Amino acid sequence: MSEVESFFKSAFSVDNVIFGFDGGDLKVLLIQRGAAPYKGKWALPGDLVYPNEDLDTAAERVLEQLTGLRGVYLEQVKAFGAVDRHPLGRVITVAYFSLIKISDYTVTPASFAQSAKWHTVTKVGDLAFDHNEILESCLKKLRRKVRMTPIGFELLPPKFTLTELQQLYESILIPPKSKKRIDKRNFRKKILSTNLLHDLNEVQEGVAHRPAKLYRFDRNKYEQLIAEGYSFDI
Amino acid sequence: MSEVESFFKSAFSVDNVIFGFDGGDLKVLLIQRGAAPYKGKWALPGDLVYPNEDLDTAAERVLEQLTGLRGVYLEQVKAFGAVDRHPLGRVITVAYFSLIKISDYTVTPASFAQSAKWHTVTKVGDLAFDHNEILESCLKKLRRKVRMTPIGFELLPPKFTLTELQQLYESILIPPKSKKRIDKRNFRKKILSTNLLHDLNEVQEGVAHRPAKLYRFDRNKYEQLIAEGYSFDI
DNA sequence: CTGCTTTGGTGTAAAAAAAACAATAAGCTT
DNA sequence: AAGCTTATTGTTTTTTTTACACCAAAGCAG
Repeated sequence: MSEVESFFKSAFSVDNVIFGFDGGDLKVLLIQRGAAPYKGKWALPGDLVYPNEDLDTAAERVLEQLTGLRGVYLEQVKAFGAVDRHPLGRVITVAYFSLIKISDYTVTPASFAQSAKWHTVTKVGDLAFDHNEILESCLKKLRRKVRMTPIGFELLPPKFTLTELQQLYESILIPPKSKKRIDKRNFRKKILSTNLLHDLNEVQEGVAHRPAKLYRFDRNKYEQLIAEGYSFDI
Repeated sequence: MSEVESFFKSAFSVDNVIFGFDGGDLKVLLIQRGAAPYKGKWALPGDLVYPNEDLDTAAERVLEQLTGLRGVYLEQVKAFGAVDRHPLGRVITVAYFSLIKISDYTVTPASFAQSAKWHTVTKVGDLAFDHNEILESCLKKLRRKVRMTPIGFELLPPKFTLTELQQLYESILIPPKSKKRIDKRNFRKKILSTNLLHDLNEVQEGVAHRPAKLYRFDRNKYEQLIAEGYSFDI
């Protein structure tokens, strides 16, 4: 094999860290590998990139094949390219994370034979390949990004309460061991002062306590503010 | 050609955005392409990744071949993988940026035939491939990172004045058209309050005005503070 | 229907951080 | 010695962040 040929004995893949939020913890959707290498281990959903496929498109495809969802929030994080990261050959992978509303996910569509399951991010065990490292990178990027742009709402249903929103931020931002929480009054003051939440004049139903008001994220307002030089910060 | 084979008719490269600072503007080191495609155009230095080479190692190698420098600040930004980004085939590239002290760079070592030249980042013209997009991404990451970690010092000589440091921050952070500058007193107050600058008790020599005091970045102090939970922010 | 339990909702004061702002100092040049 | 250029230094005002506690509204148990 010539040296030039050997440059092409390699492949690239994408791996997708799919985040969800169940009201309590931040979750990540993992699949259990059905074949070697790492058979039986939990892993990030991913696939080789087709020859005529953009990286972003490949990541969207992986997401859609697993969840049936399209048009969700998806962002590249970085490439992982250690020589020995894949036992069967040289495979560079590009990591993405996506944010979905966990209720939109209907368990295990036929297209994927592997069993997929939500795992609490703080409790995923030992994953296949370098997927623990990839997950860690994606989490770090999510933590940074969720404070600088209003992407947290991608994880919530269209109508939500301020308490749900706060729990979402806490599940992402508060280190597992820390027992500190975000101050309720300060959080509400800050988030409402952005004027990005639309009060729906509705309340929760069927809860065994005072029902909370429901809000909606006002995307149009956000686009408009952005155009005026606004920058989200929470 | 089987479908499996076609997955391997592809290659990966690294491209390196090498930043420097000359006391006035933020600069980027570009090479003029000597061969097709884009012959004669300015481009980011880069190369295919060797089969047994980690991505990071490839980026270090590109940097060293061009500048002779090792052990400088280097950071991956992201992968660029549009199908048509390379006219000769499917090449995914991983972008890095590095920060070097411009005075350490001795022009065009023999190893690189191409002519290399520093360009003011705000005045690079139309680059080869998708290199304008890559440069833009790296700049964005540099702008974010330079405020969160003390990497600016990588661009300065070991001894520097506070005015030089301020000009560095301005060259990176102030948008080209904006005429606002950073407030001198506030900048000095803030940077000195970190206690990361060591006053060398020396002053500039041979300047036709009041000489400024020289400082050194105290890396040990920084490591120590980091261990205590400190986080840089300017 | 009464009271208990649970979570929702609200304002103010103190502290800290950021922003605005101008006069004197020190070296060199002429 | 006067003039030019850049260096150095503090205070006040404004804004942002933090800390903190009580009443409200619903379902539930008795």
